[in-house]
Amino acid sequence: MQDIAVAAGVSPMTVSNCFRYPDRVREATRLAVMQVAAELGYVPNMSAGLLAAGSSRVIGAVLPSMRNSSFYNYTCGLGRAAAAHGFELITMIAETGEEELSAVQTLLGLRVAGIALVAGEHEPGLRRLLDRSGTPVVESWGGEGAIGRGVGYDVGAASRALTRHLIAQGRRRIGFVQVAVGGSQRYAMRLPAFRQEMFAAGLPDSLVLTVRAADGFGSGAQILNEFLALEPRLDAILCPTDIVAAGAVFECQRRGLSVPGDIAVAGWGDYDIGRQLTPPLTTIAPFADAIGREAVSVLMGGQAHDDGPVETPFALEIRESA
Amino acid sequence: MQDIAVAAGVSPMTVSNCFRYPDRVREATRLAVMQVAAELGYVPNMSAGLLAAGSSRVIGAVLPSMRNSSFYNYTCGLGRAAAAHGFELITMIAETGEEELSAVQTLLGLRVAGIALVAGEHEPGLRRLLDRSGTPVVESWGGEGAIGRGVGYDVGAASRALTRHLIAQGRRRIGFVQVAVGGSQRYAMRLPAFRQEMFAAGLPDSLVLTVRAADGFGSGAQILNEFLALEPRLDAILCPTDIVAAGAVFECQRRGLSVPGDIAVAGWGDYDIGRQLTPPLTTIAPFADAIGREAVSVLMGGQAHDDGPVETPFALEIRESA
DNA sequence: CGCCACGATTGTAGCGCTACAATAATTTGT
DNA sequence: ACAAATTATTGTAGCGCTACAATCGTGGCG
Repeated sequence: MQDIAVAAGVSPMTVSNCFRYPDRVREATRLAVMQVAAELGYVPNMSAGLLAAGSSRVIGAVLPSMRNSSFYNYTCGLGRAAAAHGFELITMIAETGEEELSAVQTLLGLRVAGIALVAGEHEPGLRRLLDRSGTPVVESWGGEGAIGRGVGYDVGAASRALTRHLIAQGRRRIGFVQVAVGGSQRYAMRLPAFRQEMFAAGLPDSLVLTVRAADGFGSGAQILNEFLALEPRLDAILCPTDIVAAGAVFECQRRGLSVPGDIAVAGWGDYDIGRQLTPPLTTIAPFADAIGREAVSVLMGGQAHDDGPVETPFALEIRESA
Repeated sequence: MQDIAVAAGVSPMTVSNCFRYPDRVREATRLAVMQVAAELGYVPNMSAGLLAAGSSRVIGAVLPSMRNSSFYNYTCGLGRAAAAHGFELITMIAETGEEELSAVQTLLGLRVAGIALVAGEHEPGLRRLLDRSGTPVVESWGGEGAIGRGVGYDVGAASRALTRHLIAQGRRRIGFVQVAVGGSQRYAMRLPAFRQEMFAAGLPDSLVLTVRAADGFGSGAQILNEFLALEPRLDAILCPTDIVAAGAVFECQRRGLSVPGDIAVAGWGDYDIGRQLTPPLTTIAPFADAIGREAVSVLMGGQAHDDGPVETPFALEIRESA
């Protein structure tokens, strides 16, 4: 910075101001400084700046996986909203609770301005670490009891809407697929909501199977076969993700079963593949970009977690498969 | 840090050593310090550390997209290799050249120990910025003329192998799909390699179409229809990604065309969907995790870019579709 | 023409940590 | 048991930048 100051004939402080508070510097001076900086390939040392100022303009997001595209829209929402506030977004991939803890430690070490977590099974100690740090935190897809503030849509309502839709289509023997591990506490609401609607319609609500992984088409094939063994007259299944649903559709095709003729297949999450499949998947569209946007707005607002989770919208996307 | 030092009854320097060079501190002392640090929820301020030490233990990766899973293995390879060296990986998503430049600036501002780029169309000035900074850089999927050091597999050889395979299967009218924008300079080698093999076999090499996007199934459907209009006797197509290939397969099914009976469809990239499709896709498996690993090793090694790009292996994955 | 108000610019004093050399505490060898 | 060798620990002096208050310039107005 010193070099730039000398080369531009101003004080180091003016150079600093040019980068941090362009408004405080006269147009001509600023242009001259920026010109010199560009020529010398100068990039301000954020660490030093942060150390001096005590706050950075970076927010960090920890993502559980890149295995599928479900976090694409979320990340875009985060990124765009951050940019709108003049912040940069850095992301870290953490597939296990341990990795997540370590990622959060790195982010905390970087003294980012805020951290966006995704709901799931967190390491014990993560909450305390974050609370102690005083860094603003949101938990996307999180509900009550989220670390920091929760932001997400009403999974129970979505599950009810989807179940009601299947029932309205005349489906009677509906299989429900659960995911065994990970995922938000909030997703636990899917099953009770399903049961509630089935019960209300006087239908059997015990066709429930649990799948290990929600990504990878294999689960869908496996689940379909298990269901059919359990209840040959099965006429609909409700999958935890579009990926699993797609796997189930493929397996139906392999077995010569028509979708939705013989079996209705509903997905969850509005993945790209669900749109492109034949038939296109009926699914729940979570508007993940809205979650990202809201998450940033919570982080910026520095609101305490007093008002409960922020609700974002969702949509029941009715297509051909169910 | 001061607080920890006082609470643990040692000097601040010992606390620092506990975190940076655990070996330099006696086991008992270290444990005591860590205990106190954990209780107080202390996380070292990386910025300050970096400022003082001049080097961080974080490497940054800029990814062009999360739209599909093609960078999942790459990121895993990067992450694991970084962890093996005691480094953390942070990633930034940049979908345009501008965003990439800005991401690199942030990373440079963070003074990361190394930057991993993905080959593609870079903003002018990016190279100069990185050269000036002195930060180690690799360009994954990059070849000759990469920014920093290139790491990737031999795309030309892969294209030749795939083309030869199709020819050996008795295919004669093979359509080749190019991607219009983005992508590595290196991918430009796919077409000449295809032409070379077709020419050598005395086959027509002019069935070439260009597609705008390599992600999204829509492209595949569109391309298939265009090819069929151009050459009704088409018996094979060579797609730029498994996604496009999957789209083409779906379109074949819609049209009642058998794959591979009527038309062989080859993908590229060994995506999850290619494995799960009926029929499974013949494709090029790039071992992206190896690219990630090599990238980190180049970054750590601090090798100059004198020896040309680092070659990683690839495999011709022969499955049912072609 | 002098004085004031206001915006632009500039010193000063750290931010929290680590490299390095110096010092203290141990262990080892005889 | 004592010197020598080894290992543990500790001051000192910044790293590059920014908050803040103090200064400097410049035009407006009486």
